[in-house]
Amino acid sequence: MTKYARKILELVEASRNHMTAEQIFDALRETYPTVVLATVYNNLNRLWEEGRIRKLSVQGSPDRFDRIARHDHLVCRGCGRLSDVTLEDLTGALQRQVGVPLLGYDLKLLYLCEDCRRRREAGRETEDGEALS
Amino acid sequence: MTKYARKILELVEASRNHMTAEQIFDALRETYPTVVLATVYNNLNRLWEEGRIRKLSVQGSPDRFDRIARHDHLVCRGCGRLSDVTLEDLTGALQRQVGVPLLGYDLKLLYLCEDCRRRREAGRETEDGEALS
DNA sequence: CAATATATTTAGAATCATTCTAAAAAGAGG
DNA sequence: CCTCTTTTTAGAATGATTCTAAATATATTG
Repeated sequence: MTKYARKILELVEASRNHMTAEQIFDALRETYPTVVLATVYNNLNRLWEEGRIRKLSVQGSPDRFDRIARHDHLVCRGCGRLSDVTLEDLTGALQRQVGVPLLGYDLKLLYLCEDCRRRREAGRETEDGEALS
Repeated sequence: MTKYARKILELVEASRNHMTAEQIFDALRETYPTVVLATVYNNLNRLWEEGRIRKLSVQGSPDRFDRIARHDHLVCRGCGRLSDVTLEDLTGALQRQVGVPLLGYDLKLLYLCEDCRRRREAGRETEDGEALS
């Protein structure tokens, strides 16, 4: 593990913010001001291949990186907002159902956040009482 | 619903292949030879916003589109291969745990496909018996 | 039907996250 | 030190997706 890999892993594990490569780059520069974005990508990819970090694809934003520690995600279908939830571990149950050894799983719960729900309500009232055919 | 939206929805629902926008474009051109890629993206996005299709981010390939009908995915961590599995519906259980109304969820099971497992074994034997520190 | 408003399509340029390339630097092991 | 392997670097290239503005099509309503 190089100093960059180590520090990047630390940053990802410490943050609860699902950072993009760019954000990690900025954070990393506070310690290593001369580092380059490509190095961040290199290391993120390596760490990801080794299964030491997760990569999250969020609609309309660059990939985000997350600690591996078991937790799940709540994703707003309106605005894409992403938050953590920790639900019971399903690995056993899932493994039993599929019958192959699992490395893990990735669970996203889709919902509408407060803001988006309100916005949607507002919309309905203003526009009209459209039948939801 | 325009003719394009309708046909694209049909294609996505009929296919079990997690098609990319490009593949959908090709399929659509058999019926409407003059349609343009941007239209495919427009419609896919619209359908997705309306919750009529799913969008899957697969590592190292463009986004893929999938029917909404409940089923989950098995993703190979080695090569990215994606396949369908249908597991029991977790919506109720998850909803109870998080306490907000869910629109649905997206579950990816991570594993190593046969090919990748074999490849990995082969690698180990050839290279050396590296301790997995 | 005509006339206006709204939504969709089109062509092509633009964006921008990510990967690639080849060369330089750093590290590992003898 | 010397050789071999890995990582970093700078910058160009890629490629999926979005954007823009104009053209069409569809819907609405007087």
